[in-house]
Amino acid sequence: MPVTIKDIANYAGVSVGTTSKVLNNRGNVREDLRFRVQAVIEKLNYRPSALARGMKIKRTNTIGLIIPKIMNTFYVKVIELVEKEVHDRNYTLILGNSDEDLEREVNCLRTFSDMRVDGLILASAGRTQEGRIQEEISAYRALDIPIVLIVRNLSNTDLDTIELENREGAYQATRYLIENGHRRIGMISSSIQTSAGTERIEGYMKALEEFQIPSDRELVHMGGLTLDSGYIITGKLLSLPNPPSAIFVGTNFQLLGTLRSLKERDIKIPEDISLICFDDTEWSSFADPPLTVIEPYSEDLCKLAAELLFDRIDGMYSAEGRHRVIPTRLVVRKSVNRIA
Amino acid sequence: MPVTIKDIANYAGVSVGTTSKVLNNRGNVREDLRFRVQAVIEKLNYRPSALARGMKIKRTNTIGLIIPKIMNTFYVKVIELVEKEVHDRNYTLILGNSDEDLEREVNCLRTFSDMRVDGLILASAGRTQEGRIQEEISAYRALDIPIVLIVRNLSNTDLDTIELENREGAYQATRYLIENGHRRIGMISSSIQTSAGTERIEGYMKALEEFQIPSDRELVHMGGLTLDSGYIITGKLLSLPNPPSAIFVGTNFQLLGTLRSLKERDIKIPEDISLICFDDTEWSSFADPPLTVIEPYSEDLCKLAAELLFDRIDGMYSAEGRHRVIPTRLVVRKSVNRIA
DNA sequence: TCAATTTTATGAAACGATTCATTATAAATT
DNA sequence: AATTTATAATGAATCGTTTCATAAAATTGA
Repeated sequence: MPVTIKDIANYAGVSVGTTSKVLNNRGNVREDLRFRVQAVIEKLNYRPSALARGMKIKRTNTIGLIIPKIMNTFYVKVIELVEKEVHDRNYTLILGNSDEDLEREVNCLRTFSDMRVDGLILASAGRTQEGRIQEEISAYRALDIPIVLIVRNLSNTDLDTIELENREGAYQATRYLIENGHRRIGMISSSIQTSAGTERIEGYMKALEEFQIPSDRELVHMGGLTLDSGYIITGKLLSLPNPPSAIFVGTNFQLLGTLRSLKERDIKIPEDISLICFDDTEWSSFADPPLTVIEPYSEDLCKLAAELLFDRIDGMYSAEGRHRVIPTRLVVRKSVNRIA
Repeated sequence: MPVTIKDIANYAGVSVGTTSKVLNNRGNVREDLRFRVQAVIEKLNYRPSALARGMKIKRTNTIGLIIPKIMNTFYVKVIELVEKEVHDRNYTLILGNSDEDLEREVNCLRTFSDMRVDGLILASAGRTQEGRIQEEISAYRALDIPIVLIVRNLSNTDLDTIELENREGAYQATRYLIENGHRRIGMISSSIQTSAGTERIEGYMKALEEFQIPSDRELVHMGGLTLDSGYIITGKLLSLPNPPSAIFVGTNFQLLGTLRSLKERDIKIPEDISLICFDDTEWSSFADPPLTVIEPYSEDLCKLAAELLFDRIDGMYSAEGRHRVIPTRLVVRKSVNRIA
């Protein structure tokens, strides 16, 4: 029997209407009454129910964020940055982690729509069974809840979408390796990630073509977004009769596997092999050696996501889906060697 | 004008009461009606409002989790593990990140109580101005929302509390160093963290005493939970006339600073200095060399937190606060050298 | 002082679900 | 066939807010 607005009203000897005005700092309430009501609120430790309130005003001041893997440092950064944006606008962030699992993602989507979040930022777990996700997206449309897709796009052209400059980033990485004399460059990419995996391979290919380096299919591999996948693929690359002098790892999760594989074989970076990775992580600068990486501008990503979303929430924009691309930059550290 | 239960009822030609029964799979509704209602639900993409529902049944099936820093890998693990526990019980996790800021923590606490979470797991940002937090905690009591305090206790003996075995863990670490021949051991600890900082120092002292090694105040430092603090303190330790042969770093955030400082001075681990750290992190096994650490059993921590919390939510327990301690274990890798 | 005007306070309706007492229908028993 | 019993469906009350039309009180102007 928690205390309600009625209790406050009774206790302070005013009507609930007046109490509500005090709560919301809406005008037209006598100073002494306002004061009295506020005192009672303090005294009884009253907290207005966001449920009742949200139901009446049809806004909950909450934003949902669904990410595919919380153990991935990239998404941790996304969480932090999005939270900041959301918080600055006086909204509360509700987080969902699908752990790369479609069922769990659908589950999050349902829960969030049930909770009537005012908007959703979604980094989807995949497109394999897009149907399920699309169904949920329809529900959001029916409820008039705007969605911004980030990082992993769903080929929904009607939704606001922000992706990373995967092709260009991979091109930068590969080009940098080539410019440092590398000709045989291993590429480890991902298959789960909606389009990012293939886009990164495309960028890699583009650089090779540009420098007229024949591409060797044995050097290009796709795998799951896991440490193991990185480990296994690296092993394959290293045991090639003519192994690569450099490896471009497409994701930070696979990178861990690559590092493990190299360490086990006592292969030194960059002396024995050069390494470059997509995604910056907190510790890539602490690794030994510090890693040269392609870093996406996560901050811009999150800021933009919030802008697009709140534009819609605030009714500033309601036309067709906007599509934005976030650039990446090459951060040169010490994991790439210049070779003959 | 999203579709409501009334719309479903009208459309299906039944009463809202019946519709509600269908929604909740409660008995006593004819097969054909149930089917008809379900069809309409599908067709109209109906999602029952958790707000209205929660308001009526006084349960929201949500659990709040507040952590002090999401960039800290330890807490990322906590998030993941707690989420799993919560999810398994058919609840939704709502995450708050106080970023070690008391105001933001208070803010999270308010928001969560407003939302009427069914329970709260709190790793508090500090005790400096405990008053503010205590006020909020009173509100939770008034609302009958159970709280479990983890990692950072607030000297609230009436709340369920789970802490890490800080003293014993630090003792293990120090003892291990001593057994490897180290006599001058630097200690970097934290001051912000409620009691953990001093407890870890106590464990360090205990080990020194046990081996009758005189403690040198110059070797023991407390600092903020930041990279910079680790960096600065390490610098101080290294420029001592008689620098330590080993350093015990109390937190993984400070560790990054220590690593940076060592790298800058080209001091090799473990050849030139031995290192051991409290907190395991995903990458400590990938560092060069892999780091010997004191690892808290985070899994047990989170499982237990969920158990204590749901015990109360389910009304299985309602007596005085329970206090549990989670053990730590020494994970030997390669950052400690045996010296003469 | 009184009417006109402005300011402030009130209470009922609404939001969208659940619940429960009641009524309607179907099944079972004699 | 009539009565009892079991099963289904209904609709009004309720949860805790906000809002708004209305009423009461205070203020103003003559």
